[in-house]
Amino acid sequence: MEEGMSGFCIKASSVRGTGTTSTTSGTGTKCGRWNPTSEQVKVLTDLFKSGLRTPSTDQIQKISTQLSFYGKIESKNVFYWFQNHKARERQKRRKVSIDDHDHHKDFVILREERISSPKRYAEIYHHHDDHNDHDDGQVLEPERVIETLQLFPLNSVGVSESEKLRYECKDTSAFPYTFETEMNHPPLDLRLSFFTS
Amino acid sequence: MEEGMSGFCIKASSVRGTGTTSTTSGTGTKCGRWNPTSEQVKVLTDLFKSGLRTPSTDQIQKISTQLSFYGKIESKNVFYWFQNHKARERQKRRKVSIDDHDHHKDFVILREERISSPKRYAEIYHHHDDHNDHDDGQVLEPERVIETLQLFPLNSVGVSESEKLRYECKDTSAFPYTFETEMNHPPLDLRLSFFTS
DNA sequence: GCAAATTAATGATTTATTCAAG
DNA sequence: CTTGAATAAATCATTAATTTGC
Repeated sequence: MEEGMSGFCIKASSVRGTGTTSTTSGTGTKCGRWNPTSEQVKVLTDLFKSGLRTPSTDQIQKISTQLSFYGKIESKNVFYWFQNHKARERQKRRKVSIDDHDHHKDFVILREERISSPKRYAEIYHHHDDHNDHDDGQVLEPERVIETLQLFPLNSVGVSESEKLRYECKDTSAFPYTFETEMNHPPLDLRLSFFTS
Repeated sequence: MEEGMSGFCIKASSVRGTGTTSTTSGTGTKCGRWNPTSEQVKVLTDLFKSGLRTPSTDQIQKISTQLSFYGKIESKNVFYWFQNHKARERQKRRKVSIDDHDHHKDFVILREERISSPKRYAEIYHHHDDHNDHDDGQVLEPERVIETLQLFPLNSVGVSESEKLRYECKDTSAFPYTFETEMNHPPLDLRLSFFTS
């Protein structure tokens, strides 16, 4: 599978070039990957800052054409650049906002009383209300295993073998809050956690 | 953030009485809205990924019961979570398309082994025949120049012709990085350089 | 100063989702 | 329920920075 790049470097736009290409190394037009000039990066960044995130074909074409003025470039490079930049910006943002860890605890106070359901919810589900306010852990009425399976059909448990092992461990302990550093994987195997029977 | 959140916390306040001040701001954060733990979100997300969209009453009941193991939760929270998540996923998709001025994607990435050409993307021009059957008058872009403006809305256009001359010089010299300590403004005026047609 | 070795950035691919037609 | 379009996430791979020893 991991075949090494069939030589598509051949296509390497020899058109532009004259060994100009990029950057210091002097290694001229390597068939390798695009190496943007600072002007190109500047323009792309400006466009991104202006709100452009996933340019259309036409836009890519135009951008590419314009940027070719500053050096070798292909439209796919523009395409990829926006993909990567968008993804990595988001990623960066995500990392920053990972500190929000103090949920719960505060509001765990005394709001156990049943709140009259909002209209819509009540309309649809007036038949039953929440009775799961008991936080004493095991409270599950044995019902029908089958439904549980329906409910968590596939990998919803997102647990690999290792997780299952962890589940075994957690089995006895009352509270598995021993979760790892982050949100590694909640120790929860819903497939059979219901019915102790 | 905005989070419309009908203020059903008010109803709850009738019982709680702990300074139900309901947090002036209207955000109602303090009034005790559900604040899911990462484990809860994980499970819900997994369920969603597994294909669950609108859980039935029973399912909600069970999910809620399970998730109460990780923290405070009510069945209505589960109900709303699914509703919101579904809606926002859809919304997100829509928004991305529109927000990016992303009218029509003729841009596809040919992947896999199918294509003889190297594994990269290829452009496909749908060549949509302009049905100008805009029933509501303003369908979309009047193409042409306007699109260019859309494309470079802000300051990315702040350039003069002189810069272009500079490019000429660069042609021979390895790199014109010399100018402008950093990259003050890339010599580029995209506004009208495009459409020769 | 300079290169080999190592690390950090980032370009390019692959994989897994999502919604929506059919 | 299946499939197509279009990502976004995750991953791979290569180039640039940098460190290090000489």
